[in-house]
Amino acid sequence: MRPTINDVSRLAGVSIKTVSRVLNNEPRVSEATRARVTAAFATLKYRPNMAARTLAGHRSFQIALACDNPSPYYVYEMQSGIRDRCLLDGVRMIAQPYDHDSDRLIDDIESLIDGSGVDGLILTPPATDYPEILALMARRKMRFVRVSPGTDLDLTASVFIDNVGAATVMTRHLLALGHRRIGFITGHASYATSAQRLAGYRAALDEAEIAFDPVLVRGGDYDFTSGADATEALLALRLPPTAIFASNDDMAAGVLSVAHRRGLSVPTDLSIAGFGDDAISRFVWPALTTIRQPTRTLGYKAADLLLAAEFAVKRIEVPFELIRRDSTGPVRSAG
Amino acid sequence: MRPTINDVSRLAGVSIKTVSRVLNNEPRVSEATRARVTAAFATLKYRPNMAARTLAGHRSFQIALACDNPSPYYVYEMQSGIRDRCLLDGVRMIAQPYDHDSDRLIDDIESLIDGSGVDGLILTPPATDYPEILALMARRKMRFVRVSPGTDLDLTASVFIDNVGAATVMTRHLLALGHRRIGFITGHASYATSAQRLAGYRAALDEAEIAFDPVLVRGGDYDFTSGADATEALLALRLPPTAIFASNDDMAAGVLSVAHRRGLSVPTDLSIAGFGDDAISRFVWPALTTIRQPTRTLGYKAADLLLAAEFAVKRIEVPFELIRRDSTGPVRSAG
DNA sequence: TTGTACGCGTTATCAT
DNA sequence: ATGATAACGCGTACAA
Repeated sequence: MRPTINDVSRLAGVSIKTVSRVLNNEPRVSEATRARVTAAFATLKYRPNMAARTLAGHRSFQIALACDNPSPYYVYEMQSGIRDRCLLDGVRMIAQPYDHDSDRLIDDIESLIDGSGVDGLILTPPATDYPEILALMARRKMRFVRVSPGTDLDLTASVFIDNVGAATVMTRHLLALGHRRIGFITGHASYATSAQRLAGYRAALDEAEIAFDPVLVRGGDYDFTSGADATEALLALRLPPTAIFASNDDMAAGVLSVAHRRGLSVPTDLSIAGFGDDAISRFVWPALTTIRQPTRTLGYKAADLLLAAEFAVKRIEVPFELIRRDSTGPVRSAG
Repeated sequence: MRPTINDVSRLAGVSIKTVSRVLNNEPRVSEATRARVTAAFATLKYRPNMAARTLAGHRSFQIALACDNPSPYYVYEMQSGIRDRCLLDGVRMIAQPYDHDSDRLIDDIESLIDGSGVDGLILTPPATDYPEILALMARRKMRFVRVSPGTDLDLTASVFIDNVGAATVMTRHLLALGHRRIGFITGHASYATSAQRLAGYRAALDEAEIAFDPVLVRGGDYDFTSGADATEALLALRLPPTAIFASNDDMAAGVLSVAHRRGLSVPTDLSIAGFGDDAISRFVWPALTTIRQPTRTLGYKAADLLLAAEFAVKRIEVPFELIRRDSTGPVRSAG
């Protein structure tokens, strides 16, 4: 059988309460007894029973990531970052994928809270901005951190990058290369980041005093196919853009795919800019210029906030990076 | 406070044991009382306390996926498949990434078993073939299912595709297109699938009575970079191949990247064949011919085996699919 | 078919 | 600084 606290206490010659104190790093234990107990832990290869700890202590040593699936890379990197931080505290991460337009979303999250009694929750868009979710968290007095939230920024702990600023920087970069007609593919409407990135695009145009042309903006929904479709439409214009800025890398890959299909060379015929974790663009096409959002870091910092001893409502901004892989501007116009 | 079994029993006018019977779908309960208890569940919005169930009942309603990370797509699809099946039984999946060359691997897995007391484990390569892991499972009498194992095939429950057959089919396909010099990029040496796929390649060559040329085989390790490196080497040959078959899609993407960099058009100058979940190749380049391994299905079936009432040592083979996206053979030789 | 009483391994309360 | 004892919520003998 697995050793219990009882076995440890007998071996160390102390009461079970003292063993529990050592286990939980409580202060009032003499160094001598602490050492004896620690030794007993080791010789017995003692591992605490999580179910018992949870039942008695009202904490589960588990946190959950409630995550929709924009792209496998995003999910993977986010999970990795959170796990890295959890490891430091011996906490377990449980991944709870959700479907953002499921009518059972609230129920699913509530059953997650009750079911595994997680100590905290990390939310990613778009659930970060659903009032019902925020209400649920408040009602259940649940610790949670939001990643890239779009609303009520100061109400809860959150971790994010400056999406507006990043899109501005990218657009400025394209303008500096000489592009004047820059196509823009937006993200899914229910994600706050979509509007933020579009705002950044417009800000850079305004700065440069270039008129905003609505025909150059196409609605996408953060997946490969919508990026490809939007590109077809943009390239079919009488005056097609010389550069296309997609709101995420999945869509940028769609742009690239269409460019290849049409025999356009990149970036000579068409510049393509993406936005995301860089993993995809590096993977797909090393010449794709992109805004690198350090997703793994976002996850790590989110878990860090959640696991901090004194949980505070803090906002943590993580820096982005412009990864330039094109040096030429428009050579000839595409189409 | 959250309702307990006690509250339910009081409302339904029965004992807690009867409530427990209903909760666990035990047979000897009259339909009338079962209905009353079920109604009480609903009105109280009762949700069982998992910690208490685990402590008393010695089962956790959780299974774990111990998974190394060859590619984010693989991990994502595997998780999705398992989760889909878990949902049916109200079981929770916990994802445990591991590092296949960590010396703490055994400890990590053992602490997973003790720590969250999972009811079962799903293993992916290469941990599937580590004798120490198999010994650990036996010692702890742990239910587990292996995905794509390479050794001791009949000893444990497992789920897999016919890797040899799939590689044979792909190679036959390339031969039928007219290719005679087909480069092959192997997977990481510690994965059993690597050897299996190479065997399939050789089998098809033998069939066609084409001499096996060792110079056309390059060692990769299932990631993008190694695929690109191997391709550089292959294309630098005095007689370069007209087609390259990479043992997985991540490496095939590397091949593609080099082809683009060199201005080769695909598949006219170079045919590229991949092997994997098709998600990557569809994503990267719609013209990439690939063997589709239904990773999601593998995960689903693995969980299915694990959660079955009577756990049996079964082997389940899942069909693969050849997805052709090239119709032309070698037009001119690359290089 | 239903109920009683005890135990699971840990934390919390209140002593000393 | 340490210890005795009562919870925590549910499953399981065993009894009825």
